[in-house]
Amino acid sequence: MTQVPIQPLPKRPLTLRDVSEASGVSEMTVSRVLRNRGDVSDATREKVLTAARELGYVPNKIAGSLASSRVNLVAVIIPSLSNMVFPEVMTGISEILDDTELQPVVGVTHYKPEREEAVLYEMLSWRPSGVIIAGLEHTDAAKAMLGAAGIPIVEIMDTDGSAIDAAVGISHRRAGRKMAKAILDAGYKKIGFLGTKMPLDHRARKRFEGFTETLAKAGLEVADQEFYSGGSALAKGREMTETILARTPDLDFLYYSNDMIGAGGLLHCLDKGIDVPGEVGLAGFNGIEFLDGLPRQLATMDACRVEIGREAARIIASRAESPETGGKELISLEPSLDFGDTLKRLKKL
Amino acid sequence: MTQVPIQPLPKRPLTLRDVSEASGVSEMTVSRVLRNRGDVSDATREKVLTAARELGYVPNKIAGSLASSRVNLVAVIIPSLSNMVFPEVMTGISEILDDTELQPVVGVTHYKPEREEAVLYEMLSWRPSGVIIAGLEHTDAAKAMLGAAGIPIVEIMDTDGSAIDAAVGISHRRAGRKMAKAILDAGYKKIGFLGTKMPLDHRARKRFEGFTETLAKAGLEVADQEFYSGGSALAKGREMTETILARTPDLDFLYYSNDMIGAGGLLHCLDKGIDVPGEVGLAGFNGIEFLDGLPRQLATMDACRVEIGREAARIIASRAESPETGGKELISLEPSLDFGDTLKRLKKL
DNA sequence: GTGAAAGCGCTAACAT
DNA sequence: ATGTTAGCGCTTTCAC
Repeated sequence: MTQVPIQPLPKRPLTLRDVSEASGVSEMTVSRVLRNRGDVSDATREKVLTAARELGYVPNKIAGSLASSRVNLVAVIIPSLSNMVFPEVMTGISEILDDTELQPVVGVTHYKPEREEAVLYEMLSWRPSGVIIAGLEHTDAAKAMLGAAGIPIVEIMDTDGSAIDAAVGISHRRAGRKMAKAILDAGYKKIGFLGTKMPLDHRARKRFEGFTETLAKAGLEVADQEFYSGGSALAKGREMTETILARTPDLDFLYYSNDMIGAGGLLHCLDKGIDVPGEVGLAGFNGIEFLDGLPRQLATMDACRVEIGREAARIIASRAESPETGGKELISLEPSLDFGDTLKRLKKL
Repeated sequence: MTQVPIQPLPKRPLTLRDVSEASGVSEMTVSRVLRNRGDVSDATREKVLTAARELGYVPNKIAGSLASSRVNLVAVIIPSLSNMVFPEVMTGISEILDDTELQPVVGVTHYKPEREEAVLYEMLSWRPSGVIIAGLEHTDAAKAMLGAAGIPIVEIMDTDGSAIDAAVGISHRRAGRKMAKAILDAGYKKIGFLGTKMPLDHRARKRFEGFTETLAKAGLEVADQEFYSGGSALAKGREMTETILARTPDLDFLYYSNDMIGAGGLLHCLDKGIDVPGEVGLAGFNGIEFLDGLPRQLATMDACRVEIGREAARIIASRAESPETGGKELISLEPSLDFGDTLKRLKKL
């Protein structure tokens, strides 16, 4: 039995005063009722609620926030929505914030530092209760804004570098090293790398650095590489795999910078009747759930996305409750390696 | 040469007054400079800009919006982010809004009417310049709020029903009919349907209704159906396909309510050596780009997602510029059928 | 070209 | 349990 407003299309937006007049209760008490604050008699409460519902009153948070200097918004700044990684981080964030007064507000940077700076400026101008922002690399101006904002800042996804305030993520260098070690342990020797042509994806870069570093310690280097940008990742993965194998036919392992192109590579190999993981081993990065269901399970490394979102939100929420609590948390999660069906488990001795 | 604030961690957030005092210019003029309004001498402008930069001042939009009663936010309310459909709609929206002062703010409902109502209420309380909301089905309270908000409202994705204000989308009933016609024209007779167990996904429901309606006109009905919820869509698509074909082995066509489960079905059929589209034809819905690269191209229907986002944003933007312009736009886009490799083209003649 | 005064719609802090 | 008074940090409006 939802009440429909009696006023059809009010020219002037309704204010507390309108509810006050309609109910014959002071603005202050109306405000109290609407926020469940302080003691209000049941009779008064009823009157107010009824009036508000009949008018179709929606409180004005702009005015409320200005008066109380409290804003229940958490700015979440991420590079992309189409990556599937970030929606998962959002899932973790929402999961935690849903139990609080706080609300996430998303801004997207498209991996561009200048966009990040602009989005951050815009969001900070709404005086949010906290900021969750992807990565540790920001322009000087962005760092300055974050440092001066006077609110909790959590940098997520990455822990290789120094945080402004708190940070939650994995070490992508370590993830790269770990994967390299698993590949070497399995006895692969001639390793190709396939990734995105994105100098500004610092996390992919760090994984690559960790990867080559461990290979170098074993006296190896990446035997060939191939990059792409844009387009359907699955299709690109196929193409790139075909290209790199044509150019360097004796590669025995292909390391992909994400699971989607890895899956494309896997499909290509299966098409061509290549023995995976015997003739060529494959691995990606991210553990994306919807790839379950492919003919084989791609070896991958879980980036702990949902958990990162949860932890970041927890930090913001707890600081919002007790401002002086906890300083400079730094949570580094351990990415787990999934061998799937495309990476041999043979120990090197 | 980005300037870094001189004050390291100000306890009290900076205000216009701080900039005013630091620059020796009145608050009013500082405000003018920061908003590029009115005539200000170059000398004054320089002074102000320098002071603002050195302090690291970020304007307070809460106060600004309250004073000007203008908010450059557009509320975008969608059921899910993990669907890949909605990120694409967002792409279209951002594309248009990037050229304006307007900023999208996303709220997610998880297909729950009560969440939609809550999210809408929350968003309206920020007095946005417009609302873009998925679907035509809302609770009475939500409809009342939308009707009374006094701002442009664009309902997107669906045109089967009546809009509150403006609407942009496709007719899902028509899409279902169109697909059914193509399947019948190709000569398939024993048709199975596979979809989500989601009574609240009205668009999937309408497609199904249109689909069965056209089958009925040809004296046919859906021979078997199978539903799922949760989990990896690709894997679920495989499972469901196996199940339905085991139960009803003589099905000659499988219509999936989305491309992801359709792709799973395709992979299953290829695995089992089923001749597609000879023995069994397959079709999905949505034309999701990243499925390019599968062994075969799944027949599908494009839901015009990016274009829907663009049109919706255009309506909001144009109304924001000239409030009294254009009433009740209703844009119905035509979904295009892609036969791919899994639906025969044979005309029944 | 610049400034002073008066709110925007709420809520904190006191009354009562 | 309810009402009154002052702002919150800006922008609008009107002076100069």
